[in-house]
Amino acid sequence: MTDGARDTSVDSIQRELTAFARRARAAAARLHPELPLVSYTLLAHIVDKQGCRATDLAAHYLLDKSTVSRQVAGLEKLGLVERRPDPDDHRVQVLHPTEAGDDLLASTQASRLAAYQERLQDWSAEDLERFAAYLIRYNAAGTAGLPGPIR
Amino acid sequence: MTDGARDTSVDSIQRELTAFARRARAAAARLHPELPLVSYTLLAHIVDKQGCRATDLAAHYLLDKSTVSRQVAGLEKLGLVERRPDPDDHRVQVLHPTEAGDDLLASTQASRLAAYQERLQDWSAEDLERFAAYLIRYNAAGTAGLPGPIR
DNA sequence: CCGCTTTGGTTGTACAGTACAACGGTAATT
DNA sequence: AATTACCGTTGTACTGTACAACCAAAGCGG
Repeated sequence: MTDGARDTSVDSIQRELTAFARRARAAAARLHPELPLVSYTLLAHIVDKQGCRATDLAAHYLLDKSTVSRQVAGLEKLGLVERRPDPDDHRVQVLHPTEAGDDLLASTQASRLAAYQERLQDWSAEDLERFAAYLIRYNAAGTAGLPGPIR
Repeated sequence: MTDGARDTSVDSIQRELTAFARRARAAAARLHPELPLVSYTLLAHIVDKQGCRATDLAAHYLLDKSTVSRQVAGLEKLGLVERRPDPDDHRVQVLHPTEAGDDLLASTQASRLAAYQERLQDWSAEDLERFAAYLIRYNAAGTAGLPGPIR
């Protein structure tokens, strides 16, 4: 393969990922008006990594800690997560889903998964596996070397 | 491969694409503070499809026409696009990039591409090609069957 | 030709998500 | 003990977005 073909692939990846990002919010909003994309993502992380801290969320999603603070406050107000004081370090809040949070996430994930299943129904299992692996690899590369503040 | 493995792949795809969407804006903002993701996307479309109309943009990106109206107004104020009246249909605005818009997009695309090149430098050409093909295939499936308004 | 419907776009308004800055409280280090 | 580093909250401002109401221009049926 030539270098030009390599450039073409990278360009396509760039374009398609951008297009996806552009549409993701609208699609998520249509799929789950009751739980916005961001809240959904954070809740999923909290359920997955129970006992995580707000700082972890900020680092993982490239969000400012103030944003996380407000988002988590919102989830708490909705009764979906609990913020517990950490007895070992009084600065830290340990985050846990409530039962309602677990339930809501489960149903949300189920319908999201169903939507993806439908969209991907024509794909072979091998293609799905490889596509998943590529995405994981791509995203894993992105957590290192974070640049500084935007402005 | 079992059905369970298939589900796992779909679940990973869902998770990773969501994570990507979550980070895209922040990454774009860091890469190009002067041209936000949305403006960039719309400008790229206008350059690509010269003479397109605001309605086309709204349909393609699942945006409300008011959003497009304001975004395009912003691009015009920045001197990056022109809105020309259509002599055949006086309701329509025909959109064209200015020279400055062309130039800015070119340099923006160049540095975006460079960022992706760096991120993907360890990938083989074959992997890049396949990843690109998967993304194109995935996105192509998504343009059909748009649901109604959010609220 | 004249009202009715459709279509393209703008403006008013409201809200979510986000960032940065400044701060208060706690822990770690020196 | 003093200083530094870290975690989180609050104040403030801005962008992107949606929906609704509106205007103006086309298109259409009588």
